[in-house]
Amino acid sequence: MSRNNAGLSAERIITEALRIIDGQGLRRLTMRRLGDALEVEAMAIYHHFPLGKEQLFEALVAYISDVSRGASGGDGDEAQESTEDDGEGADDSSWDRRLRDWAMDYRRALLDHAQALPLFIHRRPDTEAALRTRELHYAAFAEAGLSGADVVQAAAALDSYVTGAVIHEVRANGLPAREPAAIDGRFPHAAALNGVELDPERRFTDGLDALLGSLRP
Amino acid sequence: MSRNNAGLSAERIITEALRIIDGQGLRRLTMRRLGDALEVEAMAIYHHFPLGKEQLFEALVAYISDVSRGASGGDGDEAQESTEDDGEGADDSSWDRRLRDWAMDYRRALLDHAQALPLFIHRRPDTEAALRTRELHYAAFAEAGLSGADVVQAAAALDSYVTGAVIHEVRANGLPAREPAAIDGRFPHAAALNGVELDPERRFTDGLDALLGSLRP
DNA sequence: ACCTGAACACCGTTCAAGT
DNA sequence: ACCTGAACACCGTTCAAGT
Repeated sequence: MSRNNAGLSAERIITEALRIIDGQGLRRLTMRRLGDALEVEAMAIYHHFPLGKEQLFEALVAYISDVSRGASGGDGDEAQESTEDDGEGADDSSWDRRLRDWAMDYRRALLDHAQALPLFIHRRPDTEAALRTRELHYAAFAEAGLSGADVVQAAAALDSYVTGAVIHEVRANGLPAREPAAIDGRFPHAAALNGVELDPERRFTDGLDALLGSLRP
Repeated sequence: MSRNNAGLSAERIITEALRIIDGQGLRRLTMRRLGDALEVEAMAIYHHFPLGKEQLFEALVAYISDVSRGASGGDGDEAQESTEDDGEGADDSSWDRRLRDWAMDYRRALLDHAQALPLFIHRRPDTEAALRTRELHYAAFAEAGLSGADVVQAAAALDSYVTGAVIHEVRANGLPAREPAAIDGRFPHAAALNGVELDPERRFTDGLDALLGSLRP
């Protein structure tokens, strides 16, 4: 029995790491546990990620951010296709529909891997897929009538919006509603509105509509 | 020489932890290093934070979020007062000025401790200061003419905006601009706009103005 | 090329003990 | 009440070695 060639690959490592993160949390993703899950010694991972855990983290951010993945290799457990056009490349829908689709897909990807979100703060994917996404954003805003720095600013606003909305949603889910007892007369508005819940999906699309509307020249 | 009563306190632990995070990064904040910096054994920290590192993390999030701190105890190194009104309590400026001041202060606090930002994603302060902030937001939006769920939605949008904008700013600072070589003809818009930088301060206040304008009924 | 095994310098936390 | 010291069960990573 050769104990070598366990069939390890970067993709297999990434998806297994994501499974651990999603199921047990970011802090429980350790090289040793990841090795166990892959039925391999932890040190084998370093052959595919020579720079260690930091390199794995960057790959995870790039993997999650690549919302357009799914045409070819993925044995992933989630459908990542928008509606029904399977073909890659050119999308002939309107600029705001393209941006809306991207925003919805990206939000879903972030929510599906909410435990990985801390990785996103100080890391940004430097891949061709990320560049494709940037091109998609710029082209759409150019088509909307913007130009120059306005395009960059609009793309930044869109990215900021999705990130901020998702984090707000995640933070809200974490903490249970305050018991009314703790909110006394000094906080009348907070007391009156305590427990008011908003439909997060609707909140997101409403805010998205408002943003895209305000960005059009 | 009694080695006891080293003058440890929750506040001293928090500010020292923040100094380590700001100077060396979140991952280098360890109980042992923190103990060293406080000239105490690491285990002494557990007397003030019996639940360990997670409790310390929560305290850090609450500390940074409390933008109104500074009237009494703080020996902090940063001025956290908005303009010149030292008194606590009632603020008679307009509702949008109050919200704008809070947003600018909160953004500054987050940027000053950008290395601590990953802590914010899955934690929200459950303190009286946090409740005061919520009351401030709700009261301002009520004064603006909103009511009921619209107030909660507006507050959520404001919080999301600041978080998203700060994270975008931090992520943009991290990665150096792509070398133009990597951006070939397939990405014409990305190539044309490569290297376009936006003044982050202006971008933030512009977006803030747009948001507050759109939230008014 | 791809993986193992032992080793090093760390971690967070518990627990009994000191003052 | 407040802090120490030793100990336990982990970490990430290096390095030489196996096939």
